[in-house]
Amino acid sequence: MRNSRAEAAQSRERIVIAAARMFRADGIDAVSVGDVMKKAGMTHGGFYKHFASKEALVAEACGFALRETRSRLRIAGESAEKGEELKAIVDTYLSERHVENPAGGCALAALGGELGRANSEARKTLDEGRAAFISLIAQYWKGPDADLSASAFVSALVGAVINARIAGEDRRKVLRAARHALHQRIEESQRAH
Amino acid sequence: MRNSRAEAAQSRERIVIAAARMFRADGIDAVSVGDVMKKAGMTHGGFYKHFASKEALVAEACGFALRETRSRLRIAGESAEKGEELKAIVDTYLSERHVENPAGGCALAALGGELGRANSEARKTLDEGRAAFISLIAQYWKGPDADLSASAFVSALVGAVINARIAGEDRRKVLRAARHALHQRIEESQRAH
Amino acid sequence: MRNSRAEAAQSRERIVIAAARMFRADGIDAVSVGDVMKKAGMTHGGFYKHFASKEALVAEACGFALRETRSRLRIAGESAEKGEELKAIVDTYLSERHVENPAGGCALAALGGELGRANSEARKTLDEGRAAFISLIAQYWKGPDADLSASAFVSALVGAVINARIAGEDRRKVLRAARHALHQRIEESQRAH
Amino acid sequence: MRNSRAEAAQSRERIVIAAARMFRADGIDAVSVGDVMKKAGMTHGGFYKHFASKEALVAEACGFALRETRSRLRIAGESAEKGEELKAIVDTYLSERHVENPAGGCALAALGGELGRANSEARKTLDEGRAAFISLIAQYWKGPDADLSASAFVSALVGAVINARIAGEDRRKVLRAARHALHQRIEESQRAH
DNA sequence: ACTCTCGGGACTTCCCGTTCAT
DNA sequence: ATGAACGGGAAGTCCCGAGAGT
Repeated sequence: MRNSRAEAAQSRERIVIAAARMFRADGIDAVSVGDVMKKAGMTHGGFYKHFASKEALVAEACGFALRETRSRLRIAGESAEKGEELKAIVDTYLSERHVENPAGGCALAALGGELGRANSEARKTLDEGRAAFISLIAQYWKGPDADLSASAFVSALVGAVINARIAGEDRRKVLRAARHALHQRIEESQRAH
Repeated sequence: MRNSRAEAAQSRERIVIAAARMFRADGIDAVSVGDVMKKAGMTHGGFYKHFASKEALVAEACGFALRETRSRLRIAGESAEKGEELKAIVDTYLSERHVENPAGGCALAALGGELGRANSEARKTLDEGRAAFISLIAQYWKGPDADLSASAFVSALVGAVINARIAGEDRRKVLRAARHALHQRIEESQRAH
Repeated sequence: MRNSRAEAAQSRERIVIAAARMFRADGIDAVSVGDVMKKAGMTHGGFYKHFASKEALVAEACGFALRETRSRLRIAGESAEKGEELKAIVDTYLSERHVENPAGGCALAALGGELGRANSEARKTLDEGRAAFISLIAQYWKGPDADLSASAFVSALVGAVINARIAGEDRRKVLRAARHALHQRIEESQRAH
Repeated sequence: MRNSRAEAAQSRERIVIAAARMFRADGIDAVSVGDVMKKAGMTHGGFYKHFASKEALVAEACGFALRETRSRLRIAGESAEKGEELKAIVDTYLSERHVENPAGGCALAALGGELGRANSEARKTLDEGRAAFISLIAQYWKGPDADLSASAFVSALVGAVINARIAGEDRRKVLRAARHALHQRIEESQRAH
């Protein structure tokens, strides 16, 4: 029943992982501390030994989710052929798989709406993730104002996934449109330099 | 009798208006039926004479909010000088005012995240609003594939507002970047035709 | 989900009945408010609309249990042949069935130990039940000092059931011994008058 | 080394003594391992060096308590004048002192209710105490079926103390009634032989 | 032997959606 | 239309048994 220090650390990690998935899938308010703990294989009584509050967990889960997504996108970029990195990132982000599996997807798209409202710790975490996302894009961008362009790029990516999720059956059309527009922009910028 | 019916209709409208503002400002879960009714100048007991459930109100409030926003954007387009219509719409949508006042802003940006999850009536309403938003843009678009381009355009708009709200202090940078990118796209398309 | 006043009263009664059974079966500390509510077909959230605290429920459940048992014993007495009433009551109380089914049995035997400690409302309720139990016996008792004799009688009954439950396999012997002794006492008192 | 082992044994004994008093006074569930250890002059960390579990302590504490009570009753019997032994035991057991001081009293009366429910080690210990109690009585009993009579006798004793504790203010009446009845039984049995 | 930690679970408070009763 | 009621469910606090770590 009781655990050594190492096992407790594992418990904590299981909680964060479960939370990161569940919050993205169902929203923060719809997921209770008890739900998360159950998925992590515990009861909700011990939660407050690991986190000061639900809010603290939200922040940490967001951080985890953002790192996860960033790492996936970075790999997509690095695995692509030279000159195709950005397109690979776009295609990964704007995939049906991403739209249909928010649990493993980008926290900006899944939780940006609700976290943009309050000035919580989680909002700051999300904002850091956003900045890092922009950096990731900017490093592949040709031309001046890479950061500005990358910022607009990220906005377009996030907005497309959100709109695709709203679109229901038409989600493929939304994704295709966004992919097309972003590919064009990439090509133009590459042509220009 | 006729009077009371008219009054009831007015009550109903007040409820919808209050709900539309509050949901966009604080999110659906954070706003209770009682909160809405209080803001509408009633007590929460009578709510269910007007609506079958909170969900029904959510759907209706979304519809109202979307019509409101669309109308504002349409006016922005119509008031602009010839050839500047799209830019006017973009500048209206991507204004600080919009970002800082979700209560009167676009429901796609405010509620798209949470409503994209469940397949509710409200999600369908939001989707219709999205389609109408695209039409509004497409009607000003030059060139083929107006719908496709407009869809990507809307994604970029919505994503920028959401990201700006996440960004906190940096929201102006986010808006500027998006505005810049979209203006460029508009000009290119106009140049091409 | 919501209920009319009559249904709420039924809910309340279901709670009391479930509690009366569970407390007697497993003890007060071993049964949580949530357990009771689950057995009553509800969740534990609504409990405090019906009772001020768990303690209040304990008192009420005891009262219910005692009335139930008293009524059963009264019927046993009334159904017996003339002059056999007390023996019938004894045999009902000191049956294997009673020992093996504390959930439907006498609250004095099941909860007397733990409730005798604190001066709770439930203890007072139990005490009233004890007094009523004595009256029930006394009304059949021949001779002077009926109340005194009945009090000793009740002590012997309660003690026998408790001891039988402790005895495990030997419970039949304990019951037989107590039955024998009490039958003798009844006969002596009848002979004497 | 030898010293420390002796000290450990003393610690263990202090724990058992404290536990035996506290469990009888407040019930098993209401007394935590920490409470017991504090009363024994230690912190609760070392508990599990002495006992495998709280349950094991309960069993041992019951054994201790029962031996203690038995010894007291045996002395009461042995100190009495010839022919008065049983009455002396009865009067000792059915004293106000006993009723008001469960901490030093009979474990059957104090814990019989809660331990009669589960089939724990402690229940078996209690059962052995019960058998020994019966033997103690039987050895003074005149006439055939001494064991049977003694069993009923013990039931009456235990039941009277439990009822007296329930009775609150009326505890004296309960005790007097039981004493009276048992004295009569003793006299009858003595007259008969 | 002591201190600290972990996980379990209970109680209570609060609030929400929904409906009843007026 | 009001206000109270009912049932659901969450957050948080507290404490317990058990064990780890020093």
